[in-house]
Amino acid sequence: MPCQNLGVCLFSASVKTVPNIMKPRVRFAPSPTGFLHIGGARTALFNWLYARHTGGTFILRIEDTDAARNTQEAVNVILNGLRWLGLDWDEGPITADATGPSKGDYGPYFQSQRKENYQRRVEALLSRGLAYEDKGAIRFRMTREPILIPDLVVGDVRRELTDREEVEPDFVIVRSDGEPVFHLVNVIDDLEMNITHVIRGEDHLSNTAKHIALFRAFGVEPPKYAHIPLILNLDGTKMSKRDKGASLTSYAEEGYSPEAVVNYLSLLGWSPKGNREKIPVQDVIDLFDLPQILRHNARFDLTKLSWLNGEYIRDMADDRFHELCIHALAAAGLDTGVYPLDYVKAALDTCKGKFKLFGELAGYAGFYFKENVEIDPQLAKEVFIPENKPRLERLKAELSKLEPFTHEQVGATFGAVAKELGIKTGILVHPARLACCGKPAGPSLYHLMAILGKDRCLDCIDKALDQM
RNA sequence: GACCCUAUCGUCUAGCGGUUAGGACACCGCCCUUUCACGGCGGUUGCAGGGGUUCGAGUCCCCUUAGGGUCGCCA
Repeated sequence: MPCQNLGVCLFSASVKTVPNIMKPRVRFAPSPTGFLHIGGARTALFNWLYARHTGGTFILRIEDTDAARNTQEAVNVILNGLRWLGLDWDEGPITADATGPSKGDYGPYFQSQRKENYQRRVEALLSRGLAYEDKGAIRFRMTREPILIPDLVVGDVRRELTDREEVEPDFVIVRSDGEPVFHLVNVIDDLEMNITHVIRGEDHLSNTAKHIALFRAFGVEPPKYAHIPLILNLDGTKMSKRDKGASLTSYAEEGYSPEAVVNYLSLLGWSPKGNREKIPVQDVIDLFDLPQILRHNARFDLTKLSWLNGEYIRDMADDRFHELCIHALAAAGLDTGVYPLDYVKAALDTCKGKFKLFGELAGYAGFYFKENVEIDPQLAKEVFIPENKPRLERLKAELSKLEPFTHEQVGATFGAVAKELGIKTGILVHPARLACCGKPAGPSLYHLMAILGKDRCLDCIDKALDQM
C-alpha cells in the first residue's frame, strides 16, 4: 500500500543515490507573533523529521509581512523554541534580525525582505490577464472548476467552491494598501525556494486549492502536499493561545526536557508501531514517513507527557541531570552555589527518578538547600504527638553515637531502635522524615540524613522534640 | 449557509476481511517497601448509530450523527 505513489517509493528506496536536486526541500514558515504554538512546533518537527529521514533540506522562513506586530523578540521566540527542541535548520536566518546574516542560497528568509519578488510576480500575472485591479486591490482570476488536491496524508481531495466563492471566486492577492496577502507570498516563496513538499496543518487544506491555482498561473507544478492533523485540547476543543500547554515556552519553564517533548509530539498523529512509547529521536527519523501519518486530530494529554518526561529524567546522564536540577532550583530562588558541589550532587542524586517535572524539584528537595526546614503544620499536629517523643529521643540518642554517619549506619540504627522498642520501623521513620524534610514524601530517609549530616539531623530532631 | 477533513478504551495508538480487538498514559486492587516514586501481578473501560457488500466487517461502500477545519483587503 505505501507504493501508491510510485515516485515517492522509488525515491525513498534509493535515498542515498538520488542526485541532490531531487532531494526534498521542506520548510517551516511561522509568523512571528511572540508565541510558538505547540501545534506549530509539531509542524516544524514533522518537517524536520521528513528532511532528516530523506536526507533533504529543512528550511526556516519567517513570514513577517505584518510589520506592525513583528519584533526581533518575537522572532527569537521561534528561533529559541526550535533550538530548544533540537530542530536545526539547514537554510534560514541565523539571528532574529531580518536584515542580518542567514544561511542557504535562497534568501532572504524573511518575507519582509522579499517584496520586490512579489511585485514582479504580480506584474507578470497582471500582464497576462491572470489578475486584475479591483477598487485599488488586486484580485487573482481563480478557476471556477473544482480543484483536485493530491495529498500524501489525506489522499485525493476534490475541493468545490463554497456558496460564497460561487458569488466571488476571485480572491485578493494584493491589498489596496499595496501589501501582498498570505496566499500569494506563501506560494511565491515556496516556488522560488524550490520547496518540494509542503507539510503543514490541516487548517490549510481548504485553501490549498487557491495555492495550486496560483502555482499553475505561474506556470509551475505545485509541490506535493501533506496536511497533518491538528492538536486539540484534551476536551476536543481547539487549542488556543490561552490554553494550558499551548505555548512551547511554557514547557521549558515548567521543567520538561526537550527530548520528552519531541518524543511526545512525534507520537501525536504518527506511530512507530511495535508498542513503542519512549523512542530516541534517531529512531523516529529512521521510521518516519508521510503516508503513515494519521488523518484524525489528536488531543494533547499533558499527563502522558509528564510520564514520558519522568522516564527521560530517570535515564538522563548525571551531568545533564545535575545541570537541569540546578537550573530549576535557581528558577525557584534556591541558590545551590553556596553549598559544596559534592553535597549538591549527592543531594540531587537521591532525587533522580523520583519526580516527573524539574518544576517539582524545589518542592521535593528544597530542604537540602534551605537553612531552616519548613514543616507542614497539619502533619506536625498528626505526627509530632506526645507518644512519639520518647521514641524520637531514643532514636536521637543512638544516632548521636554514630560515627561515621552513613546511610547504612543510619538505617541500621532505625531498625535496631525499632526492634528495641518493639515497634515497626515506620513509626520512627515518619516523625524523623517530617523533622528533616518537613514533608511526608521525599528521597530515601537514610540517604538524605547521611547527606544532611549528623549535626543538621540532630538539630532537626531537637526542633521536632520541642513541638511535642 | 456552503465546502473540506475525521471517527478503535477517558487520552495517545496497533489493527489494513476471519484477532479471546493488542500496547501505553490515567484509574482501581494486590505485592515489594523507610515515605514518595519505581518495579511486579491483576482489573475496569473501546470499534458513534443505521443500512448495505461478503460465507464472514473495527477493517470496503452509503446515510445519519458528532467533532474539527475553511470560505478575509488575517497569517
